[in-house]
Amino acid sequence: MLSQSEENYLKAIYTIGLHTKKSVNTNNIAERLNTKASSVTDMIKKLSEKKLVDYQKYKGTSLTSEGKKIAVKIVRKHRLWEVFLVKKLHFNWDEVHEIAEQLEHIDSPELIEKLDFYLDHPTKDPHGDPIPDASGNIEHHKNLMLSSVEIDKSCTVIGVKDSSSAFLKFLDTLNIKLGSQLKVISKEGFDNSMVIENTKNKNSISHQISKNLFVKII
Amino acid sequence: MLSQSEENYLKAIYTIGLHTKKSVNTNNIAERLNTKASSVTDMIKKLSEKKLVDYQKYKGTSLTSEGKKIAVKIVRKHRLWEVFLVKKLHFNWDEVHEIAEQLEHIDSPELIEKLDFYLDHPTKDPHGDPIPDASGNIEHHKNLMLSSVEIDKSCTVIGVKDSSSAFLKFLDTLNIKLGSQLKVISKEGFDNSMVIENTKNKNSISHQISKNLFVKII
DNA sequence: TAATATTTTTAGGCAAGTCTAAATTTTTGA
DNA sequence: TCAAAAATTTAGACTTGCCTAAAAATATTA
Repeated sequence: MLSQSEENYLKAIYTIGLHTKKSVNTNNIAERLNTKASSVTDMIKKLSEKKLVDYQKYKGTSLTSEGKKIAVKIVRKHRLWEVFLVKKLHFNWDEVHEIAEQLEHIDSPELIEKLDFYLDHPTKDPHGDPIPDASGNIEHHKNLMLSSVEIDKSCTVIGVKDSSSAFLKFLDTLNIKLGSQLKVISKEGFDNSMVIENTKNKNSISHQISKNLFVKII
Repeated sequence: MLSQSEENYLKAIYTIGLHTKKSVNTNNIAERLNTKASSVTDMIKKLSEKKLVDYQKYKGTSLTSEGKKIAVKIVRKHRLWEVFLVKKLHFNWDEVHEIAEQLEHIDSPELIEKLDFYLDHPTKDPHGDPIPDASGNIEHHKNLMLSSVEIDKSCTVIGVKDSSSAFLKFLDTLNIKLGSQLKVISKEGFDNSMVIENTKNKNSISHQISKNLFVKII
């Protein structure tokens, strides 16, 4: 059994690793976990002894296949719980992350499989992120940002890159949710803002926003 | 915020205290928490400093009203989660205790109130134990044991005293569940076993069993 | 490429929660 | 009542996970 702390490190290494390809830096982990680099070094040594990460001094870290397996399980648990919280308990999508951070450490494989069944085997969490299946397979695909969509093209919102509560709440005020169909009306070269048409409204949205929305061209 | 360990101590003191009236012994707590008396002393001192228990060296412990409030909240969480596991995820009643032991430490008041609503404000957990309401009120009532029921009287099973997996599984094999209507056919003075009539069958059950079943005379 | 800046690791320490062994207090029963 | 037994506490130690400060390695850039 791993401690919550160990699990958090594995998840952090996994998540950072998704975007970087190369091995993961000590400082990046420290920043993500709100801790200090020296603490990270300590923990990495421990995980290395347990054969969950590959580690060479000063050279960064990466997950072993065993470590990755565990990390993916935690991601699966986190996202299934988020679905539960939104779909069944009717939390808003900006309220579930912190609670799922706790729930993801509950240790009971039967619980997770029953939850998965109860939720009808969801494949996406409330922010559009893919949910690994029971074997640990996960689809990574969404990659087109709204900011890259050409003028006059229409698209569907399929995910958010930033899932901070502040960002999600702001999307709520714009009435943008997963599945929203947006048409790009114009783009402003100066600040990269764009005007988009939602159901009925037109809104100007900043680059900050548009580069955090994953879309699929219709 | 209290640690899981602190919460476990409060819950243990609460639970033991329900049956004893007097203050709670160090050894009792140690036994219930599978720890050593010296560890208990350490923790009690800490809880005492936090004004969650009243403590005098060598004289035992009891919860302050603040400590009791917290303990009852944990009990509420534990039992609501058990209802969720049985009613929604279809766990058997002997499988939920350990998982609820983990879930009871999840810290989110909104989560618990939404869960309570989702479950339709249950008042009993799957073992017949009362669930404290949101204000911390809890009904203590069940106290008649099957072993005390007279011959020829009928009763309804309303709770189990021992909710170990082994006991519950054994009840399953006897087809005894909450709500089962039992009639006492005979009693054997020698070993205090009794013959009872369930729906269709008659079974001889030991004193061990009958003194762990809470019933209500019909 | 050599000095500087950045990153990472090491060394030493701290708090929480646990343990064993020994000391102390309370309880029991002859 | 008073000695033995039982319960409880104290003392000292260990592990986990974190920290700060200093040292070491690596990366940057003039």
